[in-house]
Amino acid sequence: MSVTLKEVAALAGVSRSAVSRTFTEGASVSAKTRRKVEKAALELGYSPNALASSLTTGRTKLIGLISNNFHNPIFLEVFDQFTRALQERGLRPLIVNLTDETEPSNSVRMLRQYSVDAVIVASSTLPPSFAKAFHDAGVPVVHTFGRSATSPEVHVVGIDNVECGRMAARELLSRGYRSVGYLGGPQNATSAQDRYRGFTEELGQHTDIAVAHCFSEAYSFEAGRAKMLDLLKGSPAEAYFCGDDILSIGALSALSDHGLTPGKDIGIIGLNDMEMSRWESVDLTTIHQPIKQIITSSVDLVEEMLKEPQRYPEARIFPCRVIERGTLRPRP
Amino acid sequence: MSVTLKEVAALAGVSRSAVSRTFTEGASVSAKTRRKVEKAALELGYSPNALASSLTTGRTKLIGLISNNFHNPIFLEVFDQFTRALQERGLRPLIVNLTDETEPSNSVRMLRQYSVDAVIVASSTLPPSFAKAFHDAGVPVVHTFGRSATSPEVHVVGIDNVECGRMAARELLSRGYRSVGYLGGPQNATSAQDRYRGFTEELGQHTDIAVAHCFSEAYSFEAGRAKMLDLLKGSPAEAYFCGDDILSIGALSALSDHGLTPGKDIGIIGLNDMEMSRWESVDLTTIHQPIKQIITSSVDLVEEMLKEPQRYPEARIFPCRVIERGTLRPRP
DNA sequence: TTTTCGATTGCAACCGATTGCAAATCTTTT
DNA sequence: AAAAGATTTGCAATCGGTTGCAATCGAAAA
Repeated sequence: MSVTLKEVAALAGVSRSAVSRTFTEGASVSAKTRRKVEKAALELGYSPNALASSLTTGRTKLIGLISNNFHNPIFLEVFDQFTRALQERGLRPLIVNLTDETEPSNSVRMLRQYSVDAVIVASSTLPPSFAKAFHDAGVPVVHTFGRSATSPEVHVVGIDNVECGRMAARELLSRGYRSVGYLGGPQNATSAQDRYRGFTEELGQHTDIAVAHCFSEAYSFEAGRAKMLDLLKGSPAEAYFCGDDILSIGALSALSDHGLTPGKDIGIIGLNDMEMSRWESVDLTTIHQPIKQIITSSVDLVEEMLKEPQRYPEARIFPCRVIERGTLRPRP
Repeated sequence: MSVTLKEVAALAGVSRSAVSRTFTEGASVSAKTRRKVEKAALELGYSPNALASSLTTGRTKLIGLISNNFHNPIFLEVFDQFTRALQERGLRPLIVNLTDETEPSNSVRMLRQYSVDAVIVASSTLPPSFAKAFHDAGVPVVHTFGRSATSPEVHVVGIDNVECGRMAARELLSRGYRSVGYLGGPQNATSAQDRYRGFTEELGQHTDIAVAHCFSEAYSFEAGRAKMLDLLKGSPAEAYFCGDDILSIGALSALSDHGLTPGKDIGIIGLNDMEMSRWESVDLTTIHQPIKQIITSSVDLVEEMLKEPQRYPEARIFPCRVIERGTLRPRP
């Protein structure tokens, strides 16, 4: 079907090595043979078989990109960034959509079968042990949006979720709210746990403030909406820190059902600052997570691990900041 | 680094062929040797190198999944479905994010270098010639969301966009609107063109109805919002058919800026029926596009092409239907 | 017990590349 | 013009598997 090295060599009247060398950076070929080879290659429409060469070089440039987060719109941005960043560096993303049905260990095996050079785990709702499984299998791995404290063996890129919880708490305090709540993501997500911890730790110093909390089923609109509808059945707090913008937007929808105006009747602060939060109709006050920097850095790290596989693991943590919009009441 | 066939053979005390055969479906191996091999493989943690075997078998199970649509939230649903459907069949998605900077021909070359078994082009904003480039290069290709009329050589799966335009027109007529408009996607998208054609053809029979149209810059919230803000500067129509839900949602945001209530002051009907359209705060009347069926069918088709590469091209068209929600006024 | 025949097995070539090494070629230097 | 040194080149082995073919095995048939 496709043209091979051998045919090009035959047409150009040189050895197969010569052809191989003209297509590998920095190999020793004279200008003359290179010209001959390039002419023949062009004529036949040859381009080297990346997989065949991976056999001898041991490099496929394939990077496993694993996530289980296909219901939070922020992840469209995440995939956009990841695929671009990888492509720009000549790496190819091999996607794994980890659903509840798929056995995680299968994906480890599968990615090894395809000899991926490295793996990026993009999720905070997967257990640290998952990323570690790749490390144990000898595959370089970066856990983006992971938690460093419980994954000392693995490279982690993300934010300080505890600090974000604190930041949200301080922001609510500065607005003079007297009773506040945390509406978090799924309880097994490290991000949800850490944000909770920071939030309550910060508020622990203020004994006059009432603090409530709950965890939703997932990082999704529906889950956020359902949880807020629940809360509205009882006596809700004056303001909520939602553990993700999509939860916030679900919560906002619930508020609107009850005829409540966010920022006036009930305060909401989210986390992520996704595109949708900027929409005029949403106008969500939120904590900006620097997605782009996180992803660029993750891919940088992947590249560096390719050069130096035994690299000592590190955590790259990016600071977040509050973006003020319309869903919290003004400072007193 | 990783365990090879040879080592397993050595440990099991059999030939390399025997090992290979125990791992290939339907090969001739006795129960006894199979047992020995499996024991040795387990002990060493062996799993076959998919890429090495692809060299001789000519099959990689890699499927190129190409899109340029990373800003329309519906595509998160699309990627979710595609990746799952492919995984379920043991196929691996190799993603290509086609941005404006990337030369399309590069992606053709790249996917050939990785010997993908087939390619799925998932976009209506790419020219038919793009999908054809793969066909010409001898790579089986399915154009999902493509247009069959101008791509007779290529398999197409999608909807009848002209008919959708008609459907939207009929729906608006049935609500008694006397002046209507089409707010379409980018003019170079075949979907935008076809929807426009159906819409105006249907309305051509009603000379008493005023018809306007425009095309937006992209299938995105911002583009829809910007276009509707423009329209509101002049004298807008009574109702609009927006060529995609995300355009509709952008348009709704513009209406709300002007204090206009959708369904009351101005009617909006979208197309896609994405998750967000069901949100109570959006409540968009729209034409449902059966994404799940389209994608399942696309992947089915891919599988069939793997068996029969020279398969005669076909177009698989799925019917759409109007989903009534709150952004059109009631029938008179 | 020998013959026959189908099932199993191993040999060796091959898939499409890369690469160490020694031979061949081209430049310089003397 | 010959020797020394620097480049290029091709041979052949290798990467991790698959597979056609001939040899071997085992069990049923004679």
